[in-house]
Amino acid sequence: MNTPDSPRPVPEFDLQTLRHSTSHVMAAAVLRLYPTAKLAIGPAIDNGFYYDFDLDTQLKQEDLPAIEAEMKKIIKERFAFTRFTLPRAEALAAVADQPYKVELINDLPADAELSFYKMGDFTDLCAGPHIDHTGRIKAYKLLSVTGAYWRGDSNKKMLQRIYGTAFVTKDELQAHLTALEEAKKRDHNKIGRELEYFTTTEYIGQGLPILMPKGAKVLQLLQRFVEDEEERRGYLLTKTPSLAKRDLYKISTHWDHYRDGMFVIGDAEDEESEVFALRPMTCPFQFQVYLARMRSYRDLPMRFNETATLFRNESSGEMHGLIRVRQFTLSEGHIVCTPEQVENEFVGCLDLVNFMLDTLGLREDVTYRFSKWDENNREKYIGSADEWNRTQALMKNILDHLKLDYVEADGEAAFYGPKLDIQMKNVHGKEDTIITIQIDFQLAARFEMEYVDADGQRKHPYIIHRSSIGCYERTLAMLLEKYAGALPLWLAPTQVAVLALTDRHHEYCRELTRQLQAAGLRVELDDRNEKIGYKIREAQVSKVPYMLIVGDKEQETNTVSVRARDGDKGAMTLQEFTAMAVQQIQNKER
RNA sequence: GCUGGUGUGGCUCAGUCGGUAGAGCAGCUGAUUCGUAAUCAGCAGGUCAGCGGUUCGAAUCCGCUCACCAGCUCCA
Repeated sequence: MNTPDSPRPVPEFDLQTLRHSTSHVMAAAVLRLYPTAKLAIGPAIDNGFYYDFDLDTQLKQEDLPAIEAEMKKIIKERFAFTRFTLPRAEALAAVADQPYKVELINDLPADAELSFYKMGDFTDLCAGPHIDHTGRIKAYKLLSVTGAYWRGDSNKKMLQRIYGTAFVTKDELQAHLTALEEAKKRDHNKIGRELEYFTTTEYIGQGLPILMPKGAKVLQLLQRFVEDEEERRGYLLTKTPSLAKRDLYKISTHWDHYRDGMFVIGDAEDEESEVFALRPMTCPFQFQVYLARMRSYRDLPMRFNETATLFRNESSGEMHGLIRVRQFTLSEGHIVCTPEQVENEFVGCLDLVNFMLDTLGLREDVTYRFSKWDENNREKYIGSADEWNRTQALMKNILDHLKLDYVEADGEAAFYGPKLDIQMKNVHGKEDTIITIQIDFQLAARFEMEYVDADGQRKHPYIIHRSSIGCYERTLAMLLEKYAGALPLWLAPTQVAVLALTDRHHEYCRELTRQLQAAGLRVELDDRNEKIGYKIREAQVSKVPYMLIVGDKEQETNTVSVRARDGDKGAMTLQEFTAMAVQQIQNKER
């Protein structure tokens, strides 16, 4: 604790530097305890740091306290961090017994400065910067040990990664650890199951969640909302099959790019027989609608939308709650337009997305990512460098016109074009794409989609692949985490819980419930065996927007006592309550 | 797919050295009718994820499979 006599020193380093230095201290401690350890890399990251090791023994969570204790000794020594550089030959000699460091040096450009940091008897190849001495480290904690591939390449060796975090003060550290615990309580995978939004069974299989009545209700509400809004914005609803012959996927090249990720029906190796595959995306199905007859430039833009169930055979370790699953429902759509219309249509897509995010209350939680191709990894993409550069410039231009705050990411594009990805983090801090808008300059030609332009020439249109609210299951997961299960009134599976204080009030409550339902509200009255609503558990009640309490007082005065999630609203008539609730639902209040 | 962890009634968990399963909550029955979750009494509920092996004997030991969790890789 800080006292007036020992004011908290203003550190001349930032948190990232402190954490990076702490990772060095951890590496030194590991090396003391496991002298044969080979070191990989140990950067600071959001909220902490990690270091990757190649060890003979498998570390366990139980081994972390010993490492922390060893770190404490190093910190007590107040070792200085001193920087020095070496010529390449000497640098290589210095790390001769550290193969991963040798590889790192060999991959650095010939003219790169090779800097090292020495701290006690521990020296590490490192660009820095660092704190002045280990005594600065006051508050740290090792969190977990997991596997991680060397250089993030699944073909390379899996190393052992220790995650940790560090803060300037112990209070800040404790606050962070508490926040991590709190975040876990919002985990959709926990509360979604507890509150019975979804479940899984081993007999149905991995990545195949079962949406229970509450989950199914929310998805239905979202779907109606999306389809209605899209209709207002000029979209044409389609409903296309859930599977197709592989020939379709061969044209789109999905068969080449993602065959392992598709559920194939039939012998995929047999080129003679008829083979089907469940659809992993909607594009070529919806394209068939466009292709049904000759199109004119006067028809464009054509905006197609569909609530599409998709199937992807994700690898076993990749499934996660409702966020990553093998069957999911996407608010999918494709806009076919002329080159001149691309910008307007793209802006319209983003406006729709932002409208959705605003309505759901997620706008402040997302970031925008401009996902580009990787020109060094061309086999992942179709089309020429020229076409890629042109289309990416087109999208960047649109984004800059919009003054959108975005980050650029290489190698994150779809194989047919660049994307604007709307990213959101889950409670574990892991980021996922929840919504995407993509510009495709390739598939129209592959599917021979054309329009007759004003000059009488047949031309290939641009196609915008877009979602408006994303994958319904994933969006539900994010909503559950955002609201800790207490969804906004308009989305709540149960909007009103009616609580009869005694059996005397029970009949009256049934009548109230009937009236509320007639007004379109979703009501729950716990009336099993004529028992009183008292039994509605607090754990559930706290998630329900409104609870109506009815006892003698209310029945005599023809009122209900209204308790909202944020406090008591007092007594009012049922009509007053209903009018208020219906208004709030119409406004989609949060 | 890879690394590690987990898997006991609907839920949360206990089960010592292998001797053949226990609690609370939920459920059901009855009593209670109580102003904002856990009133009282009783009842019922488990092939200890599944399969195979070791053993006289396995929830406990070994192997395989399945599912769940965290991380890595992947994500049209």
